[in-house]
Amino acid sequence: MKPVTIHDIARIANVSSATVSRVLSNSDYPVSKKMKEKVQRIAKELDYIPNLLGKQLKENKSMTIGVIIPTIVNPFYSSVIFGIEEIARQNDFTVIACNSLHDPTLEEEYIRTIVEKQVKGLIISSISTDKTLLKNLMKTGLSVIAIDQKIEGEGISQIEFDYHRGGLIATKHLQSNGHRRIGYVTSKLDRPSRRSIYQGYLDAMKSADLEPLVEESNSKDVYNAVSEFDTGKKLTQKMLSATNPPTAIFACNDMMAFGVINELWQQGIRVPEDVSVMGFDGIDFGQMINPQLTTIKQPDYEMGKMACKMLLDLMQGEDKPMFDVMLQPKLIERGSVVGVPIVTQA
Amino acid sequence: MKPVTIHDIARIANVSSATVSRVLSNSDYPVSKKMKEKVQRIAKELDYIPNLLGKQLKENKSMTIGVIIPTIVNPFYSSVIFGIEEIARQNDFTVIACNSLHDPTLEEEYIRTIVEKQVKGLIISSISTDKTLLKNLMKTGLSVIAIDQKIEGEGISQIEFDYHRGGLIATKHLQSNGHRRIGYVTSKLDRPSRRSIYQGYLDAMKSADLEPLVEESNSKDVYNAVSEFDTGKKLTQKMLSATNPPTAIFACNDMMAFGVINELWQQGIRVPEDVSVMGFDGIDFGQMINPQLTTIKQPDYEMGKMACKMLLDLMQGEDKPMFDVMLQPKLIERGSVVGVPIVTQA
DNA sequence: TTGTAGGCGTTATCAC
DNA sequence: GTGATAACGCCTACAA
Repeated sequence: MKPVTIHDIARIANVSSATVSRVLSNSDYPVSKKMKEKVQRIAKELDYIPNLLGKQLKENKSMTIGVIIPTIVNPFYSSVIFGIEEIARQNDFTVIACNSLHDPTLEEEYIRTIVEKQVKGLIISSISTDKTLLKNLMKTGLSVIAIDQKIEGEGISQIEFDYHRGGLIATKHLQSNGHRRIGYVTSKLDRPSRRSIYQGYLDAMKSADLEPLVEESNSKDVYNAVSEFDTGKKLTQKMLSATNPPTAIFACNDMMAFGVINELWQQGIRVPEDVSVMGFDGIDFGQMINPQLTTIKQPDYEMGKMACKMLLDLMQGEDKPMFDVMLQPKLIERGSVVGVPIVTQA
Repeated sequence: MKPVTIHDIARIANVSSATVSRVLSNSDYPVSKKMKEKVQRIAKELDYIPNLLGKQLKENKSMTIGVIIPTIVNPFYSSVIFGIEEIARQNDFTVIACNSLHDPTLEEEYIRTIVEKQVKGLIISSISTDKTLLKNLMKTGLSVIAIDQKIEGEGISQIEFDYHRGGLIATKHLQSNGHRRIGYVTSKLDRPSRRSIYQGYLDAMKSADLEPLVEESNSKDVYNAVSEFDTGKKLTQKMLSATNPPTAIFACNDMMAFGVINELWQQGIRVPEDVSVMGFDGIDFGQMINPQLTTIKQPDYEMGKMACKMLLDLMQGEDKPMFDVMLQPKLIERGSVVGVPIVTQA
């Protein structure tokens, strides 16, 4: 059964398809009242469903935005998407969500596909180091907002997060609780954001005249929560075998911090009584574990909303002004960090 | 700058647009080798990007599937989507993800939108009780797979999960550990799936001649992890104030179970030594808390993959056979359930 | 092997 | 106020 078109309606109503179009698209073009009612009635009777493809082809826009993130399974990114979708919906846009799985090839494939589908706006947490494709597409009219991953020295509007400052704040918080042997566990330092947190840690340690103690995972990027957790456990084991183990451990993300806590408990080391633990991200689950995780909040949901707002602005504006936003970290104090235990204190 | 079309290429190559189309769409229509190479070369030089809208309008298909779920922020659903997207990608489909936020109006709005965008396949965890819209659309060629929420007595292919059996298995597991006073905490019983788990619990208790002990939240449906957690805490408080509090608590989902555990700890009641806790869902975070959560695994990722496979089959097949799948629950034994403590036994 | 021409469903320009 | 008609970019009979 072929779908009903405006021509079908026109035939039945004995009017031209032009009139039908004017009525059904709520054009401000003048149409007599009775004609309008007639068309609307018939459209309803026939269960008319407009074919947006025709409209979009004509108008060269798709009311769709694309979002490319490493993986939706990471609760940080699902919150981001959630925020994006909320703003998109309010503006009658739908969103195509793509998981790049940390794979540059896949990322590029997705970019191509959505551009072919005439998507004119893209929010991306890019994993690829080669931005030439993106920049070329931008020349042809694609609007892009980069989130979460800083794209260095390019003409792309971005929402950054002050990772360096986050690392700094976290470390200083530990220090202000009297900790001097503070370990840092991190996934592979292959992304600018991770390097920034790390640098923040390093700078805080240096300015307090403390010796850094770092464990870095060398496994390639992964894309599920459990492996982050496992990495946290593994790195903690390594760290504990040091000659002078830390009284506080700072993890590069919350999931890894969960692993740290779990490993400590398993070894009979109490958190936070014996060792304090600090996370990074501020995902909701941090308040569901015991002890609740002290962490640095990265505003995921808000970041999504803001990214989408910026993108829609960008797509509308003729002049397309370039602007960046730097979101600030916020310390969330909960139960996993306390003062350094007396017995081990210097 | 107008985008490059096949006509532009045709003009420059001194061939017809038909030939260009045949080359660039990898048609098996015969084209001479040198013509082919020429066209490909020019297409490349001009950075030609096909406009899928034209093709789709012509062929009346969009290579897109829609997914409607309550909220992507729930890790169960993000895993489902993750599975869906994986299969979709392998088949060159992209997915439009929509959060219905437990709002039937929004759900309907999304259904309309994607159908207008000529999406021919939909995977939905429907919240609406009125399925007439869906059924009407199916008559016009929309393929639908219902997941997670049983749609009673309708002609829609679905992937069900045996919630009743899950509730049964969970309760029996508690019983086989010697527990006789087993409490059940649940969100509002306004969805078939929840009622099924509840019924499983009830049946297991009855067949063991035990008295049910139930706390139901009366708050309306919510859509974030933290409120489930809070509900778990609140209901636990209520349950503990009973004259004869339980030695085991079974929660209708993992997030709520986290709340149960948290509240117990906060009241100085040890888990699992004093009270055992059983969850339901099997999200990854269950293994990251302390003690690790014993739970019923609902295969989220696999459900997504299967749903997408079924959908693609359905969309291809001319005859569109109807078939349902019933996924089976699986007990995951971890640390939050142990035998009933001696002192409170009998 | 290549070209011509019509149509997919819509909107917009121009006549009437 | 209404109706032809020509686009939008692509594919595909059919003709050459």
